[in-house]
Parts: sequence; C-alpha cells; structure tokens
Amino acid sequence: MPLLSMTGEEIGRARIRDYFEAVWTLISLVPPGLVTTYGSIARFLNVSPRLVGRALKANPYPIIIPCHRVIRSDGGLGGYSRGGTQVKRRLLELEGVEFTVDGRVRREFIVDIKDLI
DNA sequence: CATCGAACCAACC
DNA sequence: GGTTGGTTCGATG
Repeated sequence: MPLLSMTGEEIGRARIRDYFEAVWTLISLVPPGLVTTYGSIARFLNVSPRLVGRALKANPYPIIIPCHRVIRSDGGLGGYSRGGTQVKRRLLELEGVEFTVDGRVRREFIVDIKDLI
C-alpha cells in the first residue's frame, strides 16, 4: 500500500510488524546452548522489553523460531506461551544450558544479542 | 542479595 | 480510557 494513502495508525502498525520480524530474525541467530535476554534485544532494536515479549508470543513460526532461548535479564525464565516454563526449561536443558539451584540460568550461558551479530 | 516501584508501549477489552 | 503483559532498572533494606 502506498505510504501516502496510509493513516498514521496503519503506518504505526507496519512499523511494529517490522520490529516483530526483526526480533524473530535476531533470535534465530542464537545458537543452541546459549540464551539471550528480552532487554538485550529491546536495546538493540530500541523498543521496550515488553514489546519483545509480545513479539515472541506472536511468533508465527512456533518451531522454527527458538523463542525459548530468550529469558529475563536476572536469569529467570520469563514466560513461554507454547507449553509453559517447564517445557521451556526442558528445551534449554536439552541444548546444554545449565541452571542454578534456584531455577535460574547460569550467567555464563547468557549472551548479549549484539555479540552475536 | 531481595524486594519495591516506576517506566516502558502496543494490544486488548 | 484503563488494564495488562513472556520486562527492566535504580533505589533501598
């Protein structure tokens, strides 16, 4: 659709969709055995961390896009819309990610997204 | 370290 | 219009 004929709201929506796609592209760069954080991606794309969470939730390719490799910056799991945090944790363990006794991902497995580009 | 509260910003009702 | 998220950060104990 020609930009000039779009309402402001439509332009805004298109921009957000681009952000979402950028998020999906970025996390597909995270290798198995490592995780990154919502905040890391948010800073990289200059959006709010909450927005990143929603981008992952709106993930159109559930299997292809590894949304389980994105966690909270304190090492906590965050959420996982496909199956819950238990599933998320099992997936990560399968890939070699290790957890502390209180259920957080060990620091050494968390990388900043900008270091993967 | 743990907890608290404010800020983030679009989607949803 | 208010509430709600797959959150974060700084301040405070």
